[in-house]
Amino acid sequence: MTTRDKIKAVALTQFAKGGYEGTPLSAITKEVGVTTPAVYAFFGSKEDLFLSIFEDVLSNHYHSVKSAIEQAQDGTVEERLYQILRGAFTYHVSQEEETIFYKRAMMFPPASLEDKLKERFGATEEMLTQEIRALLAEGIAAGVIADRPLDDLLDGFLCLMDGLFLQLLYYDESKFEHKLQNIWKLFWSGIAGS
Amino acid sequence: MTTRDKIKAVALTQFAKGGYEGTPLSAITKEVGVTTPAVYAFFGSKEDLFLSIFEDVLSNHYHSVKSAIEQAQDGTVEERLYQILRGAFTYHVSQEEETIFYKRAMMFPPASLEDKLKERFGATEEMLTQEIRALLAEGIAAGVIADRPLDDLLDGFLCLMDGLFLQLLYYDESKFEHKLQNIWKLFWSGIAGS
Amino acid sequence: MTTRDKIKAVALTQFAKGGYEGTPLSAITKEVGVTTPAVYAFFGSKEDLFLSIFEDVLSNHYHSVKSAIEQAQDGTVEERLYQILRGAFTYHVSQEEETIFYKRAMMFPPASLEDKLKERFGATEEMLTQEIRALLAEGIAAGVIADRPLDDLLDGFLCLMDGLFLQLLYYDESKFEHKLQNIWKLFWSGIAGS
Amino acid sequence: MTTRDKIKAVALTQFAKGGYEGTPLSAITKEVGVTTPAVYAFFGSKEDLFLSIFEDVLSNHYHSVKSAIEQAQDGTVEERLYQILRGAFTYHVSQEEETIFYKRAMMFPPASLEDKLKERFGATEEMLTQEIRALLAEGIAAGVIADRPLDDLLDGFLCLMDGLFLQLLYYDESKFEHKLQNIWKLFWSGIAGS
DNA sequence: CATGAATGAGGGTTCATTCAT
DNA sequence: TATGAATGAACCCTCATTCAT
Repeated sequence: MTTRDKIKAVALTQFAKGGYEGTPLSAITKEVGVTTPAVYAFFGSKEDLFLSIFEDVLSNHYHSVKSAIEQAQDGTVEERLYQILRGAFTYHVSQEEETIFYKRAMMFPPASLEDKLKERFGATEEMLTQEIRALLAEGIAAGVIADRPLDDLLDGFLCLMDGLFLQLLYYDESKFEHKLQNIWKLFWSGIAGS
Repeated sequence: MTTRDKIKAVALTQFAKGGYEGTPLSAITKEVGVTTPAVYAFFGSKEDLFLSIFEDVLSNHYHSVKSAIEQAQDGTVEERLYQILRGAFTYHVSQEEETIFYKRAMMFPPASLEDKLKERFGATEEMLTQEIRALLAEGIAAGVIADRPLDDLLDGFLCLMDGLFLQLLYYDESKFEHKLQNIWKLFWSGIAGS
Repeated sequence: MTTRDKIKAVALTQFAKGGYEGTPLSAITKEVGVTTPAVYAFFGSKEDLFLSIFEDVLSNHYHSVKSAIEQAQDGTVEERLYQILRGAFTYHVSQEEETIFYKRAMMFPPASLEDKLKERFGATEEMLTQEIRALLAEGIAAGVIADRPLDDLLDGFLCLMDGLFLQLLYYDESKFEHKLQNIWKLFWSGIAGS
Repeated sequence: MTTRDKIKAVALTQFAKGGYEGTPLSAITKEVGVTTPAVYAFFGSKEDLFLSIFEDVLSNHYHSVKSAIEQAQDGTVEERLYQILRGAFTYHVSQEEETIFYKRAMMFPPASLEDKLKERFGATEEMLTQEIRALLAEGIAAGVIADRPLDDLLDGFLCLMDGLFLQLLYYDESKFEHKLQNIWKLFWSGIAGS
């Protein structure tokens, strides 16, 4: 593992835990075992380091969601929606720091990077939204989902995902699988067609 | 409004927006129209200022939830649960900065205050949890809520609340009332007894 | 003498000797007997400190030239021109550091301040130029200065001043009075009318 | 052109413009298209690089003055003095950066190199001084220059040169030829014998 | 000959905090 | 109650320099 990668890995962890402003470069480099100016051999600035990690996380997030969607090509609409949810959270659980980094950056971006970040979030979220919307529409057409306005159903699903994410921050992984299943069941009962 | 109160009001806003580490005292005092050391006439330290605000926010949050619960003494279980939800979000919407401060402090507390904060969150959340649990139990007993494990239903409700909160960060107030109603309908469909 | 003034005084000396880039704030504050951040209680930045001194020097320079001109209201044109020259150099010699600071800033301005400085130089130099031009014209009219193009005479005088200044940097004060007289005599011979 | 020469050429320009302290090696190497450590393949240190350029400039300056003197072997004393002046400025104008580098190093040497530089300046300036002194003496003997103390005449001539140099910094080349002629005429009128 | 990685020293600046007033 | 002056610690970043390759 190169120093560059070590810096990124450690920085990811520390930014996730302490936030951008709460994490001095010195804390990162100390853990890597290198002096602070070494960062500047690889990144133009602290902001650049952050953005570089951000791009990775965004990309990973995007691909993990995408692959979860693709792996859920077969099965009923219910199974596929659940696969998406589960896929997202499998990634979240296995890449806990990335997830926290991602959500923190999204919810409370460092002031100086706010614009740049918000812009980039759009695309990824859009993709996920589209896919879910399509699945929900399919469910309605198939009669397995109640015929409500599509946007309402979508809001519900996104609300579910967000809620689950927040709970991820508080509860540990072990209890999570059960929660996921349970909450999904409740939600599906709510949207299922008669 | 006393200087002390002005400082707290401005600090609330700025801490909510920029976080603890991202908000220098100077930014707060500048907006108040006072020099930085003035803070020390009222608060022992930056941490103290933060904690003082935190206590207020916690207390307001607690009371607003409590009063929402109390105002929902009459009516069906469904109505009362919805009132709780609505009460919480009415407060959230009207006190946007307090809400953000609260959630930010909860999700990403400043490292140096983490322990102190987490401890204090417990009680408030506990109270809310108890109340909801009681209502859900009542619903099951009355047969209006499906007879599932109580904790599962509770998890669902809390997930709903968290999800709604996150969406509050992204969407503006105007669209929110509709979302709230809609999502509640989905959720209630999900938990309602046959 | 206030700390602010001490900082300016020491900075003047050090900027004159070492230039802007060659003079760290720490060198200034060390000599003042204060820590480096103290500078920021009085000046917004190193640039601001430099500019503040610059304004003073410019102003002093301007007024010293002006007062030299005013004090040379009586007498022949030759005497008055010489008074201007002498007045300028009396100031230069008595305020050696200011002079060096001034000329250094003019000849080799710090890159980041170049534009701001050049702009400000204009006015002062203009004033001096106008005055000398008027005197030279008067001399021509009176027949004591040869009837050459005014601009040529002016160029000569300015060249004389610049040359004298440069020599000021190399030679010490004691020899300077004699040089001044001598060079003036040569120059006057050159421009005097037949 | 070898890399070594490119580095020197670019460094000359940048040192002239920004001074020693104001010019990081990185700025030089960037313009050359090479990484910073490449400098150390040819020069022991930044100081060495500066001194190496300095030697070249000093040598060029010396030879250009000398050749100007030699080319002015014939003609009247006036013509020969003017040739020296003109030769110096032809060089100055054609090698603007060298000139600025030279004068800057002379007037405001980097603190750490001050002693070394001042020492080396002596010889070159001495040579020029001697030559001019001889010419002036010849002029006096021939009766074309007024019989004043030789040192006074010399001071006048050197003052003229210095003044012209300073004006070179402010005015562009196009106007300069005329200025040179004009100022020389004034000066010659001043020193010419009756 | 030239680079990429890394460093030690230092530079300008910010910030929380203190203290006399 | 509030300020202006001052500080120590820390922060981001730059720079000259070294060294293995």
